[in-house]
Amino acid sequence: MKLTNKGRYAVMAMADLAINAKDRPISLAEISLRQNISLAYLEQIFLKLKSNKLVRSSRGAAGGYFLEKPAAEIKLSNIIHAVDEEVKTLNCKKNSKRGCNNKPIKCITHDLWDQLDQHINGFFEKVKLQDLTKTVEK
Amino acid sequence: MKLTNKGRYAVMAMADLAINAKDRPISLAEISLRQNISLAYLEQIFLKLKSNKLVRSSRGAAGGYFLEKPAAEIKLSNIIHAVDEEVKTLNCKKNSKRGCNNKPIKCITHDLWDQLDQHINGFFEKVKLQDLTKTVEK
DNA sequence: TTAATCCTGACTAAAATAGTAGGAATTGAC
DNA sequence: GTCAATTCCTACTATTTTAGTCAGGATTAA
Repeated sequence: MKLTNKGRYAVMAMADLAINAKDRPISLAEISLRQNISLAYLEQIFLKLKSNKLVRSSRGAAGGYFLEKPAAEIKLSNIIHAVDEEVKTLNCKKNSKRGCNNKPIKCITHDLWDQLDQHINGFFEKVKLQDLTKTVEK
Repeated sequence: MKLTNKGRYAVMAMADLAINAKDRPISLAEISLRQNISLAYLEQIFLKLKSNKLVRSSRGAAGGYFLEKPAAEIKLSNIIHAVDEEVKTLNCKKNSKRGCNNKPIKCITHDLWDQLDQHINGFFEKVKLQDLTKTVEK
């Protein structure tokens, strides 16, 4: 399963934007300070957030980032997906034939892990970025 | 988050036991064949399952393993916990003071990740080993 | 013009995962 | 009583992933 610091940092940074980027772009340096994440690492993360159209950038001096959409419209799953590529626990060796582990039938836990995936993804589908800003308002 | 092949293998092996270890102990060699997991790796896994009192062993020739308790009484969380130690996504750097990342307050996503942990653990709490054997009866 | 900032790819250290290897202890089967 | 099957146990190792760092280029507001 992929659910690491990078994904968590991405959510933190996006929440930071949601709270602070009201009328001016927020620089990564600011976020780095506030959230205690290295600047260079943030740059990597925002590259992916941008290519997934979750943030909009303004280059040059006094530049920074905005959210591309209202916080109410951004699902956490969008963010996680953008930086971690997938939230999948299932790790059966896939073959040409349907089935796992070179066997013609699905392994015992195949469906279980599928369900878990849905369970976790469902969680991130339900929560919006805005939900995070409510309790931690600036 | 810790939710890897080892945990999945453990669940698979336990399900295999639940299905097959009715009146005789099942050797790891058998499970290895059926579930396509290396014998040496299974040994490692069963060491932990045993010390967590999830299986009972019978040594010597024609030996093997039984479930320690009825499949209906074994929660998947017990199994995962036994081999993976924890199902926790939360990765805030903890300090003496409550709070994350050397800050006096909790990081924005702290509660969120806590909730996710509960969400996932809840899933494994609900499902019993027996539930797995129903659809995949021998 | 220059300083701040984003943009990009390549590199790296540390940790975790997914095993392997080798042998010792036990005991049922013959 | 021997032997073969099996559990038990510890240590080692290759691979992959994570969590960054680094170096430099491109853009633009002040």
